[in-house]
Amino acid sequence: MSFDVDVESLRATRLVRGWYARDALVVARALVGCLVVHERGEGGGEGRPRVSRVVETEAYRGPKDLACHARAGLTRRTRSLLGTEGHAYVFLVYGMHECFNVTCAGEGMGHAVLVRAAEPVSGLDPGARLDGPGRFARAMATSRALDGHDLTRPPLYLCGRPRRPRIAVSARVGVAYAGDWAARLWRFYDPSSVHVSRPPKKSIGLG
DNA sequence: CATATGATTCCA
DNA sequence: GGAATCATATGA
Repeated sequence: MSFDVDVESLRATRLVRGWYARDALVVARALVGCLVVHERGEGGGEGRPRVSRVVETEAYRGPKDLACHARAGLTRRTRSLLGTEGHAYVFLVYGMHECFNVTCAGEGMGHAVLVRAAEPVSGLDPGARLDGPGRFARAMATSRALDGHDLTRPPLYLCGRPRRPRIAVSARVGVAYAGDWAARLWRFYDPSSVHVSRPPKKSIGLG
């Protein structure tokens, strides 16, 4: 159904290492509107590339950020999180959902940006839902098998945004345990997109 | 080895 | 509102 994409053109617009070598707050904002390209499916190579446009992100800023997994130091799980910028950090949450993150800042910094939602562009069911970290990772097949993958190389990489989107900010979702850090406005999203995930409602009457 | 707890989603 | 479901971190 969706139009064929020119893989060579996509590859040519890949984001380079230096793009990721910035604070997670900067990368999280810049990532909204960018494309995620996965040239291989779960089968390991069948089908067209899966392409989606990011509409929602969250910044996680290293050991001092109590909502960031880097607070646990270097473990088998946080190995890629604490590695070089521009790599995938994928982990399982709640025993069933995988979360896809992009490492940034620099080696050992523990900065990462969580991709929380995107809209389908190509190679996906036009009606596919990619709102919510679990749905995004499942639809794009960005599983833990890709943890530690270098995002400047195929089969999984990011491309610069075709157009500059509007950006809205809010507190991060699901990190109430992190005390003062939970209140920081480190979630970035395109308010004009219907694909943005909705935070759990803790109160009613918000319209 | 045992156990508490999530960077969530789906159903009632 | 509450269950599903398990890797991870932590402590014994």
